[in-house]
Amino acid sequence: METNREKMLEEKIDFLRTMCKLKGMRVTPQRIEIYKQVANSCEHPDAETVYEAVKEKMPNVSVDTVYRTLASLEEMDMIFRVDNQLPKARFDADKTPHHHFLCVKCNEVYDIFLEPDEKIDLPKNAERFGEIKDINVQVRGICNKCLQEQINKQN
Amino acid sequence: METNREKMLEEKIDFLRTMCKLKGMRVTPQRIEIYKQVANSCEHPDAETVYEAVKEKMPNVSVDTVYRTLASLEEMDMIFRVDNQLPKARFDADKTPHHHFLCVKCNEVYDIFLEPDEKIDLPKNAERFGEIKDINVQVRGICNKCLQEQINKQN
DNA sequence: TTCCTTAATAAGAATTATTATTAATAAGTT
DNA sequence: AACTTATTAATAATAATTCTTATTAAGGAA
Repeated sequence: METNREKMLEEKIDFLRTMCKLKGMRVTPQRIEIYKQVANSCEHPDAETVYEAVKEKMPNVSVDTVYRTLASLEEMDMIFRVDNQLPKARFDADKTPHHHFLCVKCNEVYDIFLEPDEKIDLPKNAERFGEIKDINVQVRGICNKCLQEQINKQN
Repeated sequence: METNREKMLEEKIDFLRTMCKLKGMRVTPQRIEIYKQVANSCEHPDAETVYEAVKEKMPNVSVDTVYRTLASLEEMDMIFRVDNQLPKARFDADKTPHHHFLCVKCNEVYDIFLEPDEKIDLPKNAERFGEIKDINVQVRGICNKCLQEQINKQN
């Protein structure tokens, strides 16, 4: 079981290898492992979370390597940062277009995928400001989990 | 001249006074000055910028006061943080609904105001995740200023 | 007005998140 | 197998923010 997911992950890593070669970057086990952690998580992990996870497999990986590698993966468009209002950067390897629900209570980030027919249109004035790379809708609110906790507290 | 803008600022500060009283918070000169700086700027200043500006008028204001006050102003919905991908929080006092163009080169934040008739609709699935407070469209790209600089460099 | 309570402040230390420095290591090429 | 140099680990440094504590001053009560 989970073979499908594992296969997809392997494909992604193959793509990373290709991209690295293309850009003259070396394929190091650290780079692969760090990418794996982001690609295999749905939780938009921050650098420290990635570091802790990688350390399980590579006990003497350094924090710096994680930060540096996350930055290089971002530069090669393999991962990107999720906009948020916190001091911690959070990363996402899912390149399929989607948006985010940010919980203002627990800071959890949820993926919002669009329906097949759906399309969010740009603000008309957006183009005035320069060359657009991408558009991201951030929906902020209180997530169901936190709403439930609020209710529980009241009793 | 500028009387109109000054008048509007005074109105905003009156509203701040009212809100403070309502919430049992004291109206201190620091709080007013810090709010003034954010409310009177179009540049989505970060905490340090606010600190430097306030220091002009109140030379021994502390950094901590600025951070603490910005947080309390945010909590009372007088200002809010602009989502971004940088370690620095940036603040905005403009409560009229608008979106942001973030330059990936210079990190400048531009306001995108909607046309009178325009309306950005929520992703259909957004409501599944919880109670929505607000929606913000982040358009990322390279701003005109940076595009121009790129062109200049090529010559 | 003066006194009193306590929220808010200044100063500076402490934390947290991230980045830089440097010597050693190891990809990938020759 | 040797070589070049990007990448790494270790650790120091920096940047952004938050905490601690003693002091001050808002705003209500006397």
